[in-house]
Amino acid sequence: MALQSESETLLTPSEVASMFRVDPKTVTRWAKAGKLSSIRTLGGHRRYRESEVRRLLDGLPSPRVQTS
Amino acid sequence: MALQSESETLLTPSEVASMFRVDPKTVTRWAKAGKLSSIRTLGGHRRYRESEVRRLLDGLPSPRVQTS
DNA sequence: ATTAAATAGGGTAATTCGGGCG
DNA sequence: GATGTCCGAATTACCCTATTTA
Repeated sequence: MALQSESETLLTPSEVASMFRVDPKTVTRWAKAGKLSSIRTLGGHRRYRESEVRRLLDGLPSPRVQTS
Repeated sequence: MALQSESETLLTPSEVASMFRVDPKTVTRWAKAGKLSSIRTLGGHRRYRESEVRRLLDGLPSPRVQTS
């Protein structure tokens, strides 16, 4: 089976930033640090996988308060 | 002589744009800049090779026969 | 042949990149 | 160590109309 890199919905830096309530620059730093995988346009701009972002948003390691 | 027995799937500008999450015009700019090879219809519209687009999407380097 | 959608052009805002600073 | 901001340069997005495609 081939990789289905096409069917994956991609998000722009500003979109991810809005979802996390952070500056787009911060998202860029996460990508640099390898905390978030990114796809590059031919011009060098980053795109992020929606599924990964959503996974991080939903299933984030809770602040050790309650996980249910 | 290499026979093109394998049908090379061609993609429209909007299809490529969707894959990269960019505007179709941006794909056109990539073609103009030589970052992406394009095939022209008789009316002047551009078509792109799926194999090349996939290669670029996966972040693989230039079309190299040998990947050291 | 006619309609509707997509693309090619060109021009101008808006994002993003990268580095460095606080 | 992590985030936000300022800067300049580069890339991308949106506006229009005419032509091509389906």
